[in-house]
Amino acid sequence: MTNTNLSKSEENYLKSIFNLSEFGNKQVSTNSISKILNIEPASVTDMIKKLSKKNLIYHEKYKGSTISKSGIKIALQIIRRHRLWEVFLYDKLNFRWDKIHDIAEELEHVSSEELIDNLDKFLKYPQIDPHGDPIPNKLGEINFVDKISISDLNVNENGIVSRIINEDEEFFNLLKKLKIEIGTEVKIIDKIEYDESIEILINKKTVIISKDIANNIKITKI
Amino acid sequence: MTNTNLSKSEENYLKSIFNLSEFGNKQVSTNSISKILNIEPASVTDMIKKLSKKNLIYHEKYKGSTISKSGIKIALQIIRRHRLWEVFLYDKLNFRWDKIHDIAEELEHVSSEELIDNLDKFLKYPQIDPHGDPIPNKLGEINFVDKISISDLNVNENGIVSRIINEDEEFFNLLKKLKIEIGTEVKIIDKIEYDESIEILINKKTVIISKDIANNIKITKI
DNA sequence: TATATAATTTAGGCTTACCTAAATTATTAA
DNA sequence: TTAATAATTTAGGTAAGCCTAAATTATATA
Repeated sequence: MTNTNLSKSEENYLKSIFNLSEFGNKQVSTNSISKILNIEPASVTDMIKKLSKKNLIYHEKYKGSTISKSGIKIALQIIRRHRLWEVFLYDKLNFRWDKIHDIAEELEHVSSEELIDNLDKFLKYPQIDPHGDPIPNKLGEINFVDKISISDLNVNENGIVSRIINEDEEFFNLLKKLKIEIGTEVKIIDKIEYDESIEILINKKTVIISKDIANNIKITKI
Repeated sequence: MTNTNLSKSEENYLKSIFNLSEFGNKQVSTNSISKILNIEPASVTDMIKKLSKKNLIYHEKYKGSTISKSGIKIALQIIRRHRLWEVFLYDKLNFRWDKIHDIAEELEHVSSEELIDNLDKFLKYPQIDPHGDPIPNKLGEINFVDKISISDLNVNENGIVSRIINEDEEFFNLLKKLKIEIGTEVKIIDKIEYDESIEILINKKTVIISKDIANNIKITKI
């Protein structure tokens, strides 16, 4: 049974557990859930029991939790809702890239399958959200994306910006200044050994970005 | 203080009290709220105390509740959200007229002023929702509409359908069959004394509708 | 390997928003 | 005007989802 009648809380836990599990492959610690959701570990344990009883996760006492098949299915639907709303907010309502997450966080819990399917159609079945993250389809199928950071490229190699991890306003402003967005082509000019910062070519201009910045920009190698 | 940080429940109570109050002019009984929200009177009393403490309503023990100025202000914002979402669902997502209410009921509680303002702009500042109900603007200003039913017209008078009260699927199907929608012109041909049903002319065709049907169709006299 | 520390769970409490049953007040009808 | 009835409130209870403090288990370090 893939019963979707979950509370907002249950949905948020499930989504976090899924995200922490690396597509269901890793056991997730109680503490990591606690940190992500900003909820005390003791409360997390309560919810873990609840989700276990519903067979959405499996729990081994004092060890950790694994998300189940049906848990993954539901998590992917919640992620689908979230990302479709993000596309709507960005493309149609002209929200700034760094503003859409929080609102989508609310909208994703409005659980009408028809609503999401119609929204999907209205948006012309987008494949990625404004951050470059892939959107699961109605069946939960999702295009996996490369997890290569700019820093994984070697000197003289090229890539296209495909995903931006950090969603903060400051990072948004930085990227704007650097004229980096999804689809931008970058070339590695030099890797600076001293602090692992990287010199890259964007739009015919050369800039040096820190290791941290580079790690927040995922690319597709070309 | 017009503090909008209300829970979903508080918002629903406030909206219902406002709707029952006839724009803040009437005292609202605990029982009527109970019936509209399908919540036991004792629970309604609890919430009345809560909303009173927040000065959103005034309550006289055993007498009833009156909505305050700030209560009205918030209620109008909730109604604004609801009706804008209805326009979106109907115009953009192609939902049927009788399907939009329940979904908008959920969406209306996503409380981001920026979201609603951007949605308003995206929809080109609509004045009415798909049922013909007026949409309050950002300031809570609202175009009052005539409360004239078809049955209030006299024989040979004309009107334009401006609002449809009943939102049920059956009523939707009936109107579709009769080819009545917002904007349709109607003329009263005859009023049948026996059961107060009414003979009307729509699109050059004559039909007889019951008193109940007539009361669910509001019109603007022309 | 033993012990200190970190992670996790248990126990007991709180608030919100509901409930039922009983008590109180208002209204209606005789 | 009073008694019956209806409306409302009070009292006490519940589940969800959180909390803190204390207990338990796992892990890391000496």
